[in-house]
Parts: sequence; C-alpha cells; structure tokens
Amino acid sequence: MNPDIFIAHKAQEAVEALYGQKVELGMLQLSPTRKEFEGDYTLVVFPLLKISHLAPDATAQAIGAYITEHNPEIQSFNVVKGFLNICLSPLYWNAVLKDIASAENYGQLPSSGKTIMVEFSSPNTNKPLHLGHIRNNLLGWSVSELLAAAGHNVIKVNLVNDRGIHICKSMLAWLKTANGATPQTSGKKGDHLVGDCYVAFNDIYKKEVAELTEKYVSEGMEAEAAKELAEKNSPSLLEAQQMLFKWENGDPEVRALWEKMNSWVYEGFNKTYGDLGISFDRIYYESQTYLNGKALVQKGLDMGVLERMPDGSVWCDLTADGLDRKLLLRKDGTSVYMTQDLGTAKQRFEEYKLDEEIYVVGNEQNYHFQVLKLILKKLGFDWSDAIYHMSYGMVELPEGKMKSREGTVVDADDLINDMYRTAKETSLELGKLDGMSTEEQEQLFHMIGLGALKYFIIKVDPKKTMLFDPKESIDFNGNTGPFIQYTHARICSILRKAAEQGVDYSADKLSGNVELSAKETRIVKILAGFPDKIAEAAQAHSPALVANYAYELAKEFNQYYHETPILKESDASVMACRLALIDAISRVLRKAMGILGIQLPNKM
RNA sequence: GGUCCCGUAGUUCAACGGAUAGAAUGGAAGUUUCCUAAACUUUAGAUAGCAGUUCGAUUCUGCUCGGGACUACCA
Repeated sequence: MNPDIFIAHKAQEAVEALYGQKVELGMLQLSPTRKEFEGDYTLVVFPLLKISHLAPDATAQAIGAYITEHNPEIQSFNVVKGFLNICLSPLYWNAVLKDIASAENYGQLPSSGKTIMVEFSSPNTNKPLHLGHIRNNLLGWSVSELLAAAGHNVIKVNLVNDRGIHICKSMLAWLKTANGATPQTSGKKGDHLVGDCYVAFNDIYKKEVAELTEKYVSEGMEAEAAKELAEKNSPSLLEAQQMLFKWENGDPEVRALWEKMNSWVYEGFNKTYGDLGISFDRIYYESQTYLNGKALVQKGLDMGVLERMPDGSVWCDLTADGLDRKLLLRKDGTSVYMTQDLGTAKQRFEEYKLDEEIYVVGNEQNYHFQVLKLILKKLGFDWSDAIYHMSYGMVELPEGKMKSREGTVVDADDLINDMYRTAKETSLELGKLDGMSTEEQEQLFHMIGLGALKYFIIKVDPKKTMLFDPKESIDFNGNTGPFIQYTHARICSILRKAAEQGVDYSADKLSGNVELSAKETRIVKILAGFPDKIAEAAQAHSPALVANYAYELAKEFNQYYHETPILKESDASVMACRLALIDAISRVLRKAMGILGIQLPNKM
C-alpha cells in the first residue's frame, strides 16, 4: 500500500476514535512534507475543524498523538500552523523500498478495462512535416503511452488528409515543372519532393494573381476587389479545381498520379515517424472517410436538430448555445469537414466501444471541437462527453512565428538531423565514448539528439504557446532530456562496478534491518509516489507531469550520490540497500522516460 | 464586435485552493577521498492591475490592461 494511503486510513481511524465521526478519505489531504519541515507526509487539518470543534493546532496535535501511539510504523509527528507533519519509521521505509525493488514493471497500473482512442499526427499529403507536427506527434504518442501505463487499452490512430485541393495543387505543379522527377531520380525524400511541387504551384499562382490583378485594375477595377477576383480566377487554380473534380469522379489518370505521389509522401512520412519512434495501430485515409456523416444529417433532420434551407443546404443552429450556425451540407449536397468528423466519431465509438476518444489537434480548432461535441450531444449521443480535444498551442521561434509564406518553417527532418549532429559534436568533444563501436555511437547520438528534442517539447503544458529555441534546446545542461539520460548512464555505471565486485543487491536478498537516511527516505517517498503520479498524469492527460517527475528524481539521485558513499560503503547490507535504491531509481526513470518515448542509454 | 486560450525571476518552464511561489538558464562565489565535472554547493532575482468568494488565492468569480487563436458552402 502507498504510504500516504496508509496514513490516510490511520488518520481516519483516529478521527473516528477521537470525535466519533467517520470522515471520507477525500477529506484527509495528505501530501509529501516540504523539504524545509521535518516529516514524511503532511496532513492538512483545516477541513477537519468542523468535526473536532478545536483550533487547528489542537486538532493536529490530537490526531498526531493518537496515530503515533497506535501505530508502530509511525515514529513521530510535529505540528506547524495547522499542518500535521508525520514521520514514518526508517524500517518502514526499508520495507517500502523492498516492495518497489521486487515489483515487476513498477509503474504499470493494472488494467482498467477501458478503451481509449488517440488520434494524432493527421498530416496533409502535400508537404513534409514541420515543427508544429512534431509537437503534435510527441504529445499524441506520449499521452498514448501514458494512458497505456495507467492500464487503459489504447488505440493510436492517424487520419491522413490525402485528398482535396491541396494535393491537386502539388500534382499539377509536378506535371508542369518537375520533368517527371521521382524520389529516386531526384534524390529527394518523397514528402519533400511533393512539398516542393506545392511551393512551385504557389509561385506560379502568385505570379498569375499579380498579373491578373494588374489587368483588372487597368480595366478600371478597384485594387482590393481586383485582387480578390484574380485569386479566384487564376488559371492554375481553376485547373487544380478541375483536377479535383476529375479525382472525385474517379478519373483513372488523375487517380493514378494521386496514388503515385501519395505513395512517395507516405514513404517520406514513414521515415520521419521512424526517426521519431512513432507508430500507429490504425491509419485512416480521408479519401475513404470523407463521405461519412451524411446519414447522420438525415437523422438530425428527422429529429429536428438540423434544418434544411430553401437552397438545399443543411445547417445546425447553435445560437442558443452562444455559438454560430454551422453548415453541414452544402447546397450541392456535398459534406464539409464537420460532417465527416461527426460520422467518423460515431463509427469509431461503435466499432471499438470506446470509453474515450482523444483528438490531438492544434488550438486553432478549439471552436471546431466545441461545435463537434455539441452537435453530437444534440443528436443524442451520450458519448459526446467522452471526446477530449487535446489542444496545443503554436510553437514559436526566437525570430517569431513560423510562416510558410516567409519560409521560416522549421522542417521536421532538418530539425531531427540538426539534433543528431549537435549530439554527435558535443559527445565527441567530451570524448567519453572509448570502447564503443561506431554503431553503438550512432545509436547514442540519435538517442541523445531525439531525447533533447522530445523532452524539451513534452515538458511544456500543451495548451501554452511555447518558444522553441534550437540553440537552447541543444544545451545539454539543466532540465533537459540529456541530463536525465546522463544520470541514468551514471547509475548504470555504478551498478556495473558493483556487479564486477560481485555485490548482490537483488530485492529478496535485502536486509530488513537497514535504517534509511533522511535523504534515502526522501527518494523512496518519490519512488513510492510513481504509480499515483502515473494515474494523476493520465487523468489530466498530461505527459508533462511525468517529465517533471523524472527530472526531480534524476536530480535527487545526483544530490544523493554526491553526499553518500555507495561503492565505498563497508557494511555489505547497507551497500546492497543503497544499490537497490539507485537500481530502483534507474528502473523508474526508464519507465517514466519510456512513456515520453525517450530512451535511456547505459553508457554515454 | 462575439467566443475561447494565455499573462509568474532578465530568459525558458513549474506549482489537486495549502506552509516562506519552485526549477533551469544567464550573473556572482565555491567543490575532483566511490560512478563519468554533461555533476554538486552557496547567492541575488517574479505572480500585469483592481475588486470579490474563505481559515487560506498564482489557482475560483467579475472587471481593466496586454498577447494569441477562432469567428468560410476550406480542410
């Protein structure tokens, strides 16, 4: 049992014995005692004053005295301004450490029986992934792993936006400007090749718009109106729209080109996903789901939730809920994005019997999800409340926002390579890789570079706009992934030394009589809180909590090792106990960082 | 205009309504008797403003001021 829950039960007994009233466990707020006070856990007694009818200090004093007297595990207590600080005995902590050391896969919570789908990444197939996608992918992946660690059955899905005018633009530009280039002949990664075509299209388009605008103005049109009209009438845009029309009608030539170019893109994406260590359980393609949801529209009309206008378009009126009117079917009967999402959500909840669905999508779509949930609710689907929009903010650069127009977009592949290269340079500079094969070194550089990137991004609260400073992220000091990786490597190094000396620190061999020091108690307390931390983080959908937890633990180790001899300890059972402690630290670090998708090296 | 999000040390980030608001980085001063100095120790430095709710507010409510997003028969 967790120490804090143990104490909560004891405090509950005390309150009942002293005041003859049973209190809920929720009333007993226990938290780890802050560093500057003496004690392991602190009970906040303010909520109990109504029951005790005593002053805060007197209440705390009474409860403290009672539990200390009646429980051998509780060694002492003190009271500071209504906060009851409780000390557990060193031998109790020894037993807790032994439990943790002997636990299989510590931090993995028992199965909840719940199924949760996480949709993330969701790229367009007309350009490569950029920094914004990286935040999306890392959040989606880590929240999935977090939920899995919390015992849920998680399905990771990717909805690829593989159809639409954007991909037609790339296709058109490829036909016009690429001279039949393929990833093989051009040596470009597939998604980059297609992305370059998209850029080429926009160049052509811009030029056409400028020319047309000038022409319209010379014909006496006002500048703004001329530009607007030119944007609509640009020949290449019309051509792209024509192409989309052909695509929708299954034109074999267009479809063949579409499939060819998309396959290039997927090849490129898979490389990037592989570098990021990301995979999916299922990939949906918008070309296969974009007709979803039309049946729901009929249902909505029958229910009177939706209304059909005279021109044939269908709307949902949300003005009574403080939102606008939302279009669901155009007057030509075709559906829009929202319609698809409604249908897709229903399909998924029914097919997988989901308990929750999480969409990892940027905060520019907050409104979209607000509307989505509301319409589903109006359509009578209770599971509407089980949809969670994991909204994340933009990633800004020191120079300002990323603007594709201004070419300030940071490409995902470039960034990954930069991280790798910097990890390599820094590591070689420090020259600690003696005896490592080239292959091991390569792996290590990748681990460190990616670890730095992932940790830097995941540790920030998703909904906040964050600043990504490539230079600073590559600084391997401080609250960073490499710091934790390095800490782990050092623990492994100590454990290797111990093994060479033939010390056995396995859990079943540990002596129960070793009293833990205050610092050791502190660390065991943190370790004991790991499962709770996982549960809390999963509840809050917040991988950042896990990141901060891992950092705290790594820092504790560094301080601990600095002041406590381990390999030089003369008492064998004490040494074994200390080794078991740092071994437990390393295992918890691996589990925690594993949730974030960050690998920890044994040497670095 | 309306809706939503954000505002914390110079900077980047923390803080279930709880104690003296924590880290990191940068600044200043120090530390190799066990692993690997990518570490450790000490030091200065912040809740945008005004009310309210209560034992207690960075956190909840209202207003003001700043920054951002959304407000398409696009996806």
